[in-house]
Amino acid sequence: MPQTLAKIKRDFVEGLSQISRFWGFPKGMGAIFGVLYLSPTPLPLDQIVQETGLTKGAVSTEIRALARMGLVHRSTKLGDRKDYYSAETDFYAAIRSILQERQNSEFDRAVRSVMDTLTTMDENWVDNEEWNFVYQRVQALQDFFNAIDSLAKAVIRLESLGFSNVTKILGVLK
Amino acid sequence: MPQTLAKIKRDFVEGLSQISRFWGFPKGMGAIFGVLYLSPTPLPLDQIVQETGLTKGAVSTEIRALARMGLVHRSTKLGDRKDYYSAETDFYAAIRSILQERQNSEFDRAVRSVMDTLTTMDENWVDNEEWNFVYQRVQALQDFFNAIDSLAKAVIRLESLGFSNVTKILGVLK
DNA sequence: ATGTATGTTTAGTAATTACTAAACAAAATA
DNA sequence: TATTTTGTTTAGTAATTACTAAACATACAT
Repeated sequence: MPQTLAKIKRDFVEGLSQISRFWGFPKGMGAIFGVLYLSPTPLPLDQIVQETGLTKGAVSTEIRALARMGLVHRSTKLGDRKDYYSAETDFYAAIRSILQERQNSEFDRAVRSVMDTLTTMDENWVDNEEWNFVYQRVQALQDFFNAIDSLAKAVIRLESLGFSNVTKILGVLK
Repeated sequence: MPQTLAKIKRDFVEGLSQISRFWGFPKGMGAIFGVLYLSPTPLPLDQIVQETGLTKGAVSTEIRALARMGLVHRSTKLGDRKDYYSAETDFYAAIRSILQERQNSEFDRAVRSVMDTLTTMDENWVDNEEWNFVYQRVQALQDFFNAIDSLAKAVIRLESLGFSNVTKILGVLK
C-alpha cells in the first residue's frame, strides 16, 4: 500500500505536535513548525491555517511565539502584502536563540529571587547550626545554576554548534 | 528588620515553585523539593504535608514522580513504618537520572515515530522533486536528534559532571 | 469614501492539569 | 478482632492553558 506524500507529511506533522507537547509547548506550535519545515517555499498565514486546521487567531499568536524563539522567520514579497513564514532549518541557531530568549524570562527572575536568599542571609547573619546548614545548601544550588549558566552562555557564543563542536565535546567527556 | 529563618525558607521554597512551573512541572513539585532540600534530616510525608500546605494525596503522587526522576530518595528507619524522604543534593546525578528517564518516555516514542517517516519513504520511493525535498528535510531533523542523543548519552555515562568536566567543556567551546 | 484582503486582539469555551477530600488498603498494635 | 497509623487511589473541583469565533485594525484598491 503506497503512501502518498500527503499522508507522510500528516504523520510527520502529527509527530512534531506530540514532541512539542512533551516539551511543554502547545501541540499546535509543533504542527505549525512541521508544516513550514516540510514546505519548500515560505507560506502565508492562510495556508498554514488550512494545513493545520487551526484558526487564524491561533496561528497568528503561536507563530509570533515561534518567531520570538527564532524557530520561524517572517518575510514579505514586494508588491504583496501577505506575510510569509518559513522554518529555521539550522537547529543549532534555534537552540541558541531559545537560550538567549530565556535570559530575560520569568525563569531568570525566579532563579535570581532564589539567589537573593543568600544576600538576605548574609545581611541578617545568625550563627547557629541550622542557619549554616541552610546557607550551605542554598549556595550549592547557586553554584549549580552558575555552572548551567556558563554552559548556556558558551553555547550562545558559538556561531555554529556543528558536528565539529559536538564531536569535540564528546571527546572531552569520554 | 531581621528576617527569620522560617521566612527565608518560605521565600526559597516559593522561588523553587516558580522555577518548577516554568519548566512545565507542577509548582507543588518544586515546593516539595524545596522543603526537603532545606531540611537537614529526611522528612516523613506528614511533615511535608504540613510545610507545603498540600494534601496527603498530592504529596504522595508528586513525590513519586520526583523519586522517579531521581530528585528525591525514599528511605525507612528500622522499627518505624513511616517513609522518609530526602532531596538529592548532587544535581548532576539528578540530571543524569532525568535524561535516562526520558529514554523510555513518550518523547522517545514520538521522536521515533518521526524517524519512521524516513523508512516509510524509503519503502515507497517516488523520484520527484518534492519527495526528495521532504526526504532531505526529515533526514536533517534526524541528524539533529541523533546529535542531541549522543550528547545525552555521553552525559549519562559520566559518573560525575563536576566542575572539572564543565570546565573542560567550556575550554573546548572557547 | 467604500470595500476587500490581510493580520491582531479579545472574549468566551473546551480541554487539560493540578489539586482536594475522602474512601480505601495494608500493616502494626492493642 | 478491632483500632490506629501510615500511604495510595479515586472521584470530583479548581485553575490553567489552548483554542475558537468573531470583532477589530490597517492598508490597499476601487
